Amino acid sequence: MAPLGRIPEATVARLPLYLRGLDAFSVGVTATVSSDELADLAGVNAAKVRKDLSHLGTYGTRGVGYDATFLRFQISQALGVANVWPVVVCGMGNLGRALANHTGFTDRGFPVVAATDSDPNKIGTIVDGVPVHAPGELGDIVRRLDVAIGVISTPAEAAQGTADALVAAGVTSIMSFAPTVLSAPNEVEIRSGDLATELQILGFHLHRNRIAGDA
Amino acid sequence: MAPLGRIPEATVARLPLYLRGLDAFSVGVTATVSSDELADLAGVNAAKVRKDLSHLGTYGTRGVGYDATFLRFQISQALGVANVWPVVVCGMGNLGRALANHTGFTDRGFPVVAATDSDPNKIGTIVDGVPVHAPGELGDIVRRLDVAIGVISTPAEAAQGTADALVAAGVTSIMSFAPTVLSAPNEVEIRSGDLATELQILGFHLHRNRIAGDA
DNA sequence: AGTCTCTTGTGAACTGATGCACAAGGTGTC
DNA sequence: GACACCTTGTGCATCAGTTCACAAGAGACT
Repeated sequence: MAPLGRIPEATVARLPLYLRGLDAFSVGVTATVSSDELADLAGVNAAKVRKDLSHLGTYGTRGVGYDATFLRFQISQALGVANVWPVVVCGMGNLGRALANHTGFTDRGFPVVAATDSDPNKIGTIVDGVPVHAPGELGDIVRRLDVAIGVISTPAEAAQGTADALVAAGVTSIMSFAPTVLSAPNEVEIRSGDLATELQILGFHLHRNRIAGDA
Repeated sequence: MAPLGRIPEATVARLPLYLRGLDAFSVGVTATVSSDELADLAGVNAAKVRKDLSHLGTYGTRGVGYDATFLRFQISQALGVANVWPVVVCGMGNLGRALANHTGFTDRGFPVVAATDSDPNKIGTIVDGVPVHAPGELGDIVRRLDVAIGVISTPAEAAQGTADALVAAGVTSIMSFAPTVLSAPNEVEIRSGDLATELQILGFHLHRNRIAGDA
């Protein structure tokens, strides 16, 4: 019923999965997709799919399912996929280089337009098509290239300073891989993806199971 | 009160942050840390810190705080940090190479002991100290090197097959960066970290704010 | 000892998310 | 048109997680 009411955060996090599922589905012959099928494709259950989609004001047809093409359009609309959000990668170490060269970003509307690094040997070079600048130029880069998202892949020590520079330049969306907590004004959206932390969570369950198994 | 009761998943996900915070804190002069300080270090609020720690059966001293050293020991204990969990990286593309070479893994008890890739030119080589094998050898590798965690950084098409091979070899913990849903038996713990999905969530908020701003 | 100050540990209210189960509303067939 | 069948949309119960707020306990100072 709600054409564009507030969409719960948990739903937002699943929308990209549905979109991904629909892309994999388009090979199918039928033009409609049921909540059950979509649930399989996204790895969730059907009730959740239906409730999520209801938040978009999306309507399927009872007894039939959802029009796959239209549904994809609706979700794309909600996610703002039509927009292209230029990205700057800060810190061109191992991870930074991989991210700058990650085709998945560009493919989904997040072109990496520039990078920064503090290493003088890297500054001024072009890595995989991405020009590397000095950290001090961050403000200029953001304004000149209309950067919307900053990715932080610096060492932990440099992360907060980098975040500050991004915020000062007007960036309001940051994805950080640095193993540290970043502080920023409330209106800045920060997502943290520290990889070692993820493994530690896996490690917890391994540890627990091992104890249980030995007991 | 619960010395080793069931720890809520949300709490488990924060334990690594507390540990990280304590490491940054050890520079401090005082040997005790209050829930307030720890909250700052981990980027959460103090009430959450106290409730989380209560699940560990950890006790601080009222009026004083927590003994930093002992607290670190307790959290390490709960997370099983003392264990070393060998990791295999499947798919040595840009991302895979970065992961295999990621010092943050080894530093925290997750040494990358082997990798696989389907490219014949890579098989048999050693990249940054990590030997690259054919995907078919995965079972052998896991058994021989006692691998506990599989990291999937293959293209989406190869991800499910890789996951199947890992499961067949006895791996019960998988971290996947492939943009696809993986199916596996219930007892296998899968964490998904598709990077483009993360950016799309940021994109949603950017999109929403832009609409709000224009309105 | 008594009092003051500080910080923990936790009961209880609240918020958000999940999942069930079923009525409502379509399609197709006879 | 009526009936059988299917899948959506959603009210409701449930569950997990968060936050509040405060009593209880520990140290410090006189």
